[in-house]
Amino acid sequence: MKKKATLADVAAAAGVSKMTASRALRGVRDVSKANIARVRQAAQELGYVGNFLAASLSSQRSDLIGVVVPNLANIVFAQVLSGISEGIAGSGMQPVFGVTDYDPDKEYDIIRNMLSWQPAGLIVTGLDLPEATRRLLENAEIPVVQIMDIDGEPVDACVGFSHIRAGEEIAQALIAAGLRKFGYAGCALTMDVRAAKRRIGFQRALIQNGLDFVEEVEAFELSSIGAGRLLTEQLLKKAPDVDCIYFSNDDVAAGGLFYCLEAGIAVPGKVALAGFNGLSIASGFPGRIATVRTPRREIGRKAAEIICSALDGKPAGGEAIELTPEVDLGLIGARKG
Amino acid sequence: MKKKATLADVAAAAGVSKMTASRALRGVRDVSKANIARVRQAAQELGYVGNFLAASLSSQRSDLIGVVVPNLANIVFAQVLSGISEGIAGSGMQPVFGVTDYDPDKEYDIIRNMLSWQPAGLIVTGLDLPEATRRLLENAEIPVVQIMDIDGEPVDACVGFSHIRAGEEIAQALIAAGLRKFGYAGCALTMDVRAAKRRIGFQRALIQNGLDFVEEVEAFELSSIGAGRLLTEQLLKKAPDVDCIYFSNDDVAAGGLFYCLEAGIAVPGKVALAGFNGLSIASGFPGRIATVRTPRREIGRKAAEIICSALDGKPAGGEAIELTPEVDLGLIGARKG
DNA sequence: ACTGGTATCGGTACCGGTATCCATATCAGT
DNA sequence: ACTGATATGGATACCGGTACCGATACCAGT
Repeated sequence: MKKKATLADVAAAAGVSKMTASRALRGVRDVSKANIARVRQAAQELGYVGNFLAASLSSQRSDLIGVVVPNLANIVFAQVLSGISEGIAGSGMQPVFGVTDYDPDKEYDIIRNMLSWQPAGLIVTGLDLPEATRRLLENAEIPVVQIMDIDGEPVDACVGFSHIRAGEEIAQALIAAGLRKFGYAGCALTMDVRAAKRRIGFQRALIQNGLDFVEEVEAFELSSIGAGRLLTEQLLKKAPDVDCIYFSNDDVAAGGLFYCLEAGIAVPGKVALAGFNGLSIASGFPGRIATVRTPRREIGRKAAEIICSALDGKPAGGEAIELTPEVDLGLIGARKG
Repeated sequence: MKKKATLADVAAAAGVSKMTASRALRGVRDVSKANIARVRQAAQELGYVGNFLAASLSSQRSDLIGVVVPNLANIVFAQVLSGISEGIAGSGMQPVFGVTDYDPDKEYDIIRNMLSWQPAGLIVTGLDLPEATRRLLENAEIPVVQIMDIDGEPVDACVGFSHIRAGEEIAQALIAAGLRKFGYAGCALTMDVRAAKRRIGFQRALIQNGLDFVEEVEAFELSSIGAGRLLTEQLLKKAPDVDCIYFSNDDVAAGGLFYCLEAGIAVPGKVALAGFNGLSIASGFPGRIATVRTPRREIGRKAAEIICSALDGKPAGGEAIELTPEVDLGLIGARKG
């Protein structure tokens, strides 16, 4: 029955004006101790909750930070989110998440939707946005940070690393370790632009060394352990003599490892596996999978910090922050040695 | 410079009143084709985005559904979220996520925060809420669905399954398969109430059969593969003769499996492993881990549907929907014969 | 007693939309 | 030509807060 209590109700109950009640609850200057206590108490008794909508509409600002990621099934993004939480801790900001499922249309809708909440800033995954989406962000007039990638032109600021270079570097390392016959197994490369960039970098390094992929297999579903198993089986059937398989990420690589373990194929003795991301699943068999460890939490934190500092007047102005991932060959180093 | 276009700007540009513009953009009755086109065009040209805050404040309703989960690192909740997305598809609702990290205080804050957005409904993980949090939900006067669990008293409606019974059932099945010497390995049981409930159910079934855990080990960190490895090593050191280990979930169990594989312990030949959730990581080695497959996506979908239908006038009124998880013994059935 | 300063409060005008109700135009039917 | 129904547009009053500025009270200093 009692429809939700409003600030006016609280004020009335405390015997003060709306304004005083508002100030008391927000802890803003110029309210006597006595009134603060009275208002607090009244709010408590009425179960007053406040109305974010009215507050931000009126004050023309909000403490929301919109975060757009492609996918939550991949733990990588969960970790980015956790980094973001860290980065905004204490700033009073509140993150709001949106998931695009790698669908550009959905991405456009979600970003538009988020903008309609008048967020203070936006964190968006990826640099390669459709034109319309890009315009949306450009017109938003709020700080925008694009994360995970730096191979491209950000709308505003960006934090991430070069996937092309990451692919190149692990390829160089694997070649230096003596591997020569490379296969590739990837999932959903048309959707996952960044995985595609890594593949390109990897292949570029191969070619510079007079090599190339001996064989490639691809699945169109999203990456998963199961897909990794199947792809690996396919690849080894087509090209049994590869001595290294590069996977689009660690999930797929883990599937490959599991397949090899059950099939009795020594890893990395007979065939070396390389993935991407340094996921904990790969740590289930320490060192078996070569990987590139990426600073995900760091990226989230940095992105959040950029937004927060941009809000403190400092105009971000197209910062591009490059973090460096770290190649980890695991047991491969010891393979031939 | 041009500060963001408002509806008034669009209306002016289209040569109509604010109301007509509002109606045209929302596709509500009684606007001529000609004006709809004019308004649409004007909105397009001005890059008008709309203001969710003002709209919901004015109309006294919102299309937000708040979703509170404890953790995103555990894929289970990502899948619940994806089920929720399915469930609200086409209803025009929009989910907003909050993560509590299993912290009751944070949970309270997040729920309070969400309520201040005047959401149309709330989906909250778990039945066991602190008193203050519970009151918050009771006073909210919006549909609330608690998910994942049904062992307890919901504030409003709930969708899930009985963790106690899930524990009992897999225990019964394992006993029936001939296992007798059980060990337990779990993570963060004080935080993860539902894992604790499963343990209780499991133990209850053991006792009913004149058995009990031979040995238990626990870690206080959140569940992970790494923790599973260590716990398993510890447990097998303390009690080398267990023939079955029950883990708090599949992540931990997978760690156990990996440990055994590397230590050359046959699974499930020498020791059987049982977890919970039917996670894809366990499917990396099909059948090796006994598990209870839970309908996570289903839970999310159902919860979303309850909220949506509650909003269509149908007062939900304390529905408690029990879904049944499914015991999967994997290779254990074949173990002894 | 008068002035000026400080600490507290309240009144009013919004923020950007939407609900509601009223006004006007158009047209068929008699 | 007049009536009433139907279709369409606009005016006004909010929704629940906050910014801004002015009002009041009280006290010290001269």
